[in-house]
Amino acid sequence: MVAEEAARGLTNRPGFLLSRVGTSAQAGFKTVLAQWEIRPLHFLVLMALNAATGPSQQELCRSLGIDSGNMVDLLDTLEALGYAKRSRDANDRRRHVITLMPAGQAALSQITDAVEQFDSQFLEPLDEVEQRQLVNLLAKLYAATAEAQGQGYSR
Amino acid sequence: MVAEEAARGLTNRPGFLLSRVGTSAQAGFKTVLAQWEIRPLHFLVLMALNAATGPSQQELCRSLGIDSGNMVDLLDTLEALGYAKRSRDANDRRRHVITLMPAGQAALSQITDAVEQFDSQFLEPLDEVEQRQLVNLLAKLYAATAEAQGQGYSR
DNA sequence: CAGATGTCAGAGAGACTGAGATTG
DNA sequence: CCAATCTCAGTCCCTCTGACATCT
Repeated sequence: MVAEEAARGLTNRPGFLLSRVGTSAQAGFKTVLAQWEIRPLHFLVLMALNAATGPSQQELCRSLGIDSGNMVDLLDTLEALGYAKRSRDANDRRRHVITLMPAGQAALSQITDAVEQFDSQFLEPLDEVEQRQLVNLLAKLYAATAEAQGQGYSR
Repeated sequence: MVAEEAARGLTNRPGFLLSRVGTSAQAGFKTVLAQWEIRPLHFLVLMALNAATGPSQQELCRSLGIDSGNMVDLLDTLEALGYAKRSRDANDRRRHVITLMPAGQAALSQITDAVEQFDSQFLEPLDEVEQRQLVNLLAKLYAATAEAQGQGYSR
């Protein structure tokens, strides 16, 4: 293979690598979370609920980049599991304030451990310095894309 | 936010970043490719056809990590566009040998330019050194996962 | 016959769109 | 009336599973 072609090869293509490695990570992620009957996005929402205090659905959608139509179903599941609760905002009755329930808190801590274990296993091919580099680089890209979606993100 | 919590924050989570940035890249990708009436996976197949000579469907599936059921549809599209052609392998009549047609060759070169432009725009938040780092790190992870899926990948 | 290859139907997840109801 | 929030129905892409016909 000529040098010029090698430079254009699949495994040197950031877009290709990003989407492939990303979906691969997500697949493993999914397997880990199946144990708690939730999917990757549910975990994301639980994390966000743990970090923020009483966000509305819109706020959750925006901060996580999740579509609002999708969010309805996610919260339905989390409520059914007793992990979260919707309640009307008294000051603005259009909004639903979402709170993390004790059961959700407890589950989250277990799940986080399992996810961390998976993460470190997935990143095992990289040494510690490389792992930090990767997180750092991805965080930059993530920040940029989140910003590019504008303050008025998903709908 | 306490330091311990910050370390567990969403934007420090490799799995989260990988899947989010990955899907974000794929979305932009998709928009670029829509111009040629193809989707990300079609482009991937075209790239592979350009690199290898006369692969079978199975070989394409394995090297790209695409499900064989999916591949049927992808090749149907590429044939309909006149970009690729299936023909029976005379030596083993179970196999379809896939060849890149001149029209596919021509389209691919245009598309590659557009994709490269998109890639560099997507990676714009990173400087050149960081971009090379990222590609290098992702390539390592990709190689590892491809290997983990074993030589007998998708089915 | 067993095994490989390709085709087909359908499930599931996630991103998205468009139409609504309710509230401010 | 207009805008924001949430809900609901349905589409699209990608992944995967299982069944099947064909060929070695």
